[in-house]
Amino acid sequence: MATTETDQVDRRGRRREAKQARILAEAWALAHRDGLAAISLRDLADRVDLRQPSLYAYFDSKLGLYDLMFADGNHQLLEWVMSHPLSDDPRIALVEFVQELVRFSSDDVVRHQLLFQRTIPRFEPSPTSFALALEFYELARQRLALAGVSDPGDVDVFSALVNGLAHQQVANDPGGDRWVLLAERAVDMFLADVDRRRQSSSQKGAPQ
Amino acid sequence: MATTETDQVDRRGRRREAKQARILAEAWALAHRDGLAAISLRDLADRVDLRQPSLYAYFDSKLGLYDLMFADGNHQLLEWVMSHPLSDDPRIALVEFVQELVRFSSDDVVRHQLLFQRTIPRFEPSPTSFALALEFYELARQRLALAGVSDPGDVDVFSALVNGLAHQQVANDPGGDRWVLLAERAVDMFLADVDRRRQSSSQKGAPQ
DNA sequence: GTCTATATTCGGATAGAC
DNA sequence: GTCTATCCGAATATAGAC
Repeated sequence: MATTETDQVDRRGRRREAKQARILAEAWALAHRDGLAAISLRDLADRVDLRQPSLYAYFDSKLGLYDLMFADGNHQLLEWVMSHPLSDDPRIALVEFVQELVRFSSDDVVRHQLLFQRTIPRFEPSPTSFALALEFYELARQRLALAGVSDPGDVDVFSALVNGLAHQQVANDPGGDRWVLLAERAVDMFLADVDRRRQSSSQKGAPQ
Repeated sequence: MATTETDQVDRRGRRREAKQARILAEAWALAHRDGLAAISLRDLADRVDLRQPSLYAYFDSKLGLYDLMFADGNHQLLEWVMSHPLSDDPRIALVEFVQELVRFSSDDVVRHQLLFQRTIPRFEPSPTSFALALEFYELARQRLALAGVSDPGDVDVFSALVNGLAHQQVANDPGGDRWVLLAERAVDMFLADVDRRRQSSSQKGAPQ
């Protein structure tokens, strides 16, 4: 069978993708070692067996590298959440969702930093990368809806709660589970409050 | 009256302190403009009418500058909290405390970043500076105790909640008050949960 | 404490050949 | 896409005079 033109394209595309994956992996490794802001393109090139200028075939600038990492981190997040089974019990499902998120953050501090904290001076995700972040927010919205939560104020409180747990876990007990273990309690606290507010508001404005 | 030696020392000490205060103020201004990690000692020297090497009379290294800023930020935090009246009603006092903290963070994103997020690669506060941070945590502990909260787990949940509100405020509505307005609701949610847990645990283990 | 002068290193980015 | 060669700018930090 003769080699067609599309075969060629596929093969080259694969090689390129593989190289890009390697670049990303080593970029994360460097970020762990030196800090996210201190990644050097020279070090990165060394680790992937390229000369430093050759990296520019994969991104336009250093901020472009951060954009690739941002997209990669969001892919990891989506995959992480979707790789876990979804319990039938809405309460348990929400508890496990929160636990997954806190673990995800504590598993990789710099990834948490890039995805959820704005710490790199002039970096803003490109529309394509940001779409992945939105995809996650939509997924989270659906998970909350399954537990009967859809009020915007409720969603804001929930997001603060999860973010706070993740942040405390990352900042004060990196690699541990001190705040992971509080996830169930936090969710119960939250759901009880949602119920409580629903009841008191239905008392006031029920007949209408 | 003759000029004594201690007068001289005081005067020089004051001049030095004034200069240091100016350096700090301009360092914050630069952090706002360029990002915390991107402060340049050249720019800083320009702004305080010094040559760049002269800054080394005030700190040993760039990390030393961050340490000064860290201490300064914690001073601001303590002063901010203590400048507000403390309500007699423990619930209201706690609500206002949380509002103050969220406002403090949203008032200055980079200060929040330096104080509560570990974002500068090799920076760790010196013992002296860190003591100020501990002073704040002790103050927060006392405020919680006034509301009847002292269980370590409760404190952990509370810290996550406040940190989460502050972070969401800073990240998603900088300068606004979307999450500040949720402080009261969050505190009520939290206190209700503390009560609820206290009751259920006193049922189980009351006689002893 | 502040200066001038300078060392030194390192960074990202470009030009142009292959 | 990858290379060599190089540019240029920026950074922190030090030496030594005043």
